[in-house]
Amino acid sequence: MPVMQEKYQPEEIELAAQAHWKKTGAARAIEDLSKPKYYCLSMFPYPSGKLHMGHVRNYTIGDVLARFHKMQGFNVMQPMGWDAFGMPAENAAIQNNVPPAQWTYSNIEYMKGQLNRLGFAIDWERELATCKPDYYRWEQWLFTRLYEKGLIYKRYGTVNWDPVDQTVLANEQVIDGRGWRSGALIEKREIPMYYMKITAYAEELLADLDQLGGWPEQVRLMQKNWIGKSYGCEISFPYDAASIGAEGQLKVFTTRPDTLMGATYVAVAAEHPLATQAAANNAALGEFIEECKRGGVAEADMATMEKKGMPTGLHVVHPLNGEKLPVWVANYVLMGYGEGAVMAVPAHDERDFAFATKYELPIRMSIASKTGAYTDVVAPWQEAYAEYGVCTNSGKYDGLDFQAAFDAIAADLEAKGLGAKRTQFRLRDWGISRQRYWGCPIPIIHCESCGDVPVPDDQLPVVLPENVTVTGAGSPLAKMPEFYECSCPKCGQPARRETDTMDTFVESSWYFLRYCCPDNDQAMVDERVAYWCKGGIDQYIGGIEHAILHLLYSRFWTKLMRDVGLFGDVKLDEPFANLLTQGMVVAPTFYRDLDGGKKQWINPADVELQCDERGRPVAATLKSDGLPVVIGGTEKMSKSKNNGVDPQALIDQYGADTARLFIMFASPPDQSLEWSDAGVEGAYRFLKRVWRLVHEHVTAGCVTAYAGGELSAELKTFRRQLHQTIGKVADDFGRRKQFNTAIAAVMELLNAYAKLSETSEVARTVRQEALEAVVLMLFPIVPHVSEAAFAELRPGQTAGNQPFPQVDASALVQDEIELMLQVNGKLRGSLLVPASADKAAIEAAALASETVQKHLEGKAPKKLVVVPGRLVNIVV
RNA sequence: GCCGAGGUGGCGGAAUCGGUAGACGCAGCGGAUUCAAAAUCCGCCGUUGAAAAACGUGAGGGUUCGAGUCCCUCUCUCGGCACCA
Repeated sequence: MPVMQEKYQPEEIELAAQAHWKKTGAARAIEDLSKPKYYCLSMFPYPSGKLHMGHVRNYTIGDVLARFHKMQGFNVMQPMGWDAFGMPAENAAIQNNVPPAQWTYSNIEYMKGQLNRLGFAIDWERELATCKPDYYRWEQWLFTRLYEKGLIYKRYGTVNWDPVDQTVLANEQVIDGRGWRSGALIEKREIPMYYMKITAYAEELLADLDQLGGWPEQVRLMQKNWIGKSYGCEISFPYDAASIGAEGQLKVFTTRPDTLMGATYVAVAAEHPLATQAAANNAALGEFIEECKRGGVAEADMATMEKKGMPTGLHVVHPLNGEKLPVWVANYVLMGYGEGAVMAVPAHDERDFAFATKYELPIRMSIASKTGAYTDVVAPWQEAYAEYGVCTNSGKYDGLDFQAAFDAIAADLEAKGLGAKRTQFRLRDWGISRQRYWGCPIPIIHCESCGDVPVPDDQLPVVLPENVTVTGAGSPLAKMPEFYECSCPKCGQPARRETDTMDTFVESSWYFLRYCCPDNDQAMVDERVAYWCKGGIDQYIGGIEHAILHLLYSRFWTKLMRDVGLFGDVKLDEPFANLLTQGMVVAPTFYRDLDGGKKQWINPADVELQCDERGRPVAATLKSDGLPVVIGGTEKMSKSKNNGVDPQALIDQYGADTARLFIMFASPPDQSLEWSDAGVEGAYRFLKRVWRLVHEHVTAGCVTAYAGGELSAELKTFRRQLHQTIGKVADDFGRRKQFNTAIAAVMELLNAYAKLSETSEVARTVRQEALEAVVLMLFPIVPHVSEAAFAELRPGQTAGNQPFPQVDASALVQDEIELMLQVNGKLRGSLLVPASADKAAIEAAALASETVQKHLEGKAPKKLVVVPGRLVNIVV
């Protein structure tokens, strides 16, 4: 047997361990009904080029949980793949003239190498890339099924249009209302798009949140608010024939029908038919409508922009009191939301109040405060105005509270055929059409006589051509006759293939199911899903930024696949049983302003910071030219802001184990983490210390771990700490999923180990027991060094195949415990009592203690609080 | 603007159910070892104070024998807002 290396040499032992795992297929997952399964899923990466620290954090958490559960006897699957379609590939193509496919595949190859260098126990036989036809063909296949079921439909939707590049832009590509490449002012444009009817599942998506007990409460809450179920009324305002010149009704939805008698105007979106009609002979209004159509479509911009409006000169009739109400066009009313029109009650809605004040529209109080918070509605706005109260100035409804008024008004509206109660969702249908090249083609053929025809199964997949030139202007597929020219599957006449591709969220909505059976070329999923996904995927790990969209879409797709019958008899309503939302790894951003409002983002690694005396950055310069750069915000690491930190330098210098240990030790996983490599040395030092202590121990000769027998007080205390630590680490890994504290506990244990003075034979067996436990407890986090160290402690055995250390309950027994002594809640000392002492005995001992006597100053205590095992508080 | 989360020493963080605030680590300081250095080991390390003690968990208020933890108001930072992924 070769002698253990004295020096810790990470690269050598890591490459050896990785080669060994590869040879033995240690990470391969095979369906095995004899063991409980543990499907450990991390969000797959977009292959942007290199890993960044956010990836290292995400995948290390996954690997720790996967390896820990394997040691706990589970049959573990940890797959990995590539979210390979998306915009950055097109941007790279424009910049560097590389086809998106080639760029993507070479990124995948490089990043896969990085993942392997980090030693993750990934079953690569299940690897998938969403840009490959054998993956996306099934997405197309399901699309055609959903289309036939009416769950996908076509309608107009609003997009950001760049009039110079003649292309649709993502919200991210619109900066201050201008296109990021052209600098042109962006306009809203209505184009036909395919939508998935997620609203048809709103009720179930909301209700099933209750069964997601393994999800963070904050994520469930965000999803609940996003779905946004509200109860209200739809109300129709009949057209005033005199001003509009036609019969008709303007429909609105409101959650506050009780305030209806306070409505003083209605507002419609710029795209609303009434607005269009009024603008026909009103140039100023037409101009205003054009102004409303400028700018992007992002909700955040809509919500923060200045609220503007203009009267149309048209009127509608109040459905209950018959008053004529003016119709205004307002930039804050969106055509895509609800009815594209709202009723305005300035007295009891903050936004309407501001608008009415600005344009001197009447404000009519129709709700009286229940608490007397106000008696009249006057400027400035008070929050109490919007509270539920009692109807006033509302004729027959006066005196009714919210619910009574709601019911009465709804009943009256219904009797007149001008309204009804309705449940409304904030959730909107999911627009999945993208006018982009690098995505999954939408499997539809447009035929002049047959209309939109889904591509038949035997013609799937519709393969995306990979050799294209991307220019950034227009959609490349729409310029490729060899792609779009085809014949109608129904009538055989010449037809045109759809050239839009799907939103990349579609691919990421079901990849976790395909991991179970990536090799099946006959079906989207098969019975292996039943094995791995039974009861849900056991652990999903990914960034908190996906709390709403990705996680909601994935839940939705799982339900769609279920309802298409893809799971057979297996009940799978929710894909993810347990969710760990990782906090963002954030880093400062730096940029320089370029012409046309564009920004050049500079990587933090290329920047030199100047700090003030308190260490706060005040200025920054580019290392290469020494000239200043602007300090931006601290944001999540991303390709677009160029603030990602490549872990490669860290791995090269210290090895994978140090990188893994450091990022796990830096903070708890759900907390956001501002990146800094200060402290990496400490992680490295700790691993060297582990190595050295094992080396010292094994060079003195092998022994078997302690199995019983009399121990000195020192060893007894140490063993108690050892087994307390085992309990804590198992709890941290299994229940708490907090790794920094587990590492800290092992560090403390090792500090205690180093202080042990005894050298007897029994002391050596306790040391053996402790080192074995330390190495196995660390194994999930730093598998390479643990593997190597364990092979020295127990020659011929593999750490990865060991069970996790077990707590010896007898080692935890304690004769005496220390209680804190408080007087009036202030810590004054401590008290040693027998572990068996009852409350009365503790009280007596506390009162008798010198410290307490001193603070009592002869007075009798008013109250005694005894918290067993913790403290005694004496109130004087 | 709306929804969600967070703010604790010079820094990352700990305190798991309302019960010793600052575990563990980084940085710093002092010492041992060394011809010297690196590496390693030992000790100190919230603020004020000579000490006793007082103060101290973003700010202000409240509940409690006791609050970093619960409640209210404010403030700053981060994530999301439907075409970044």
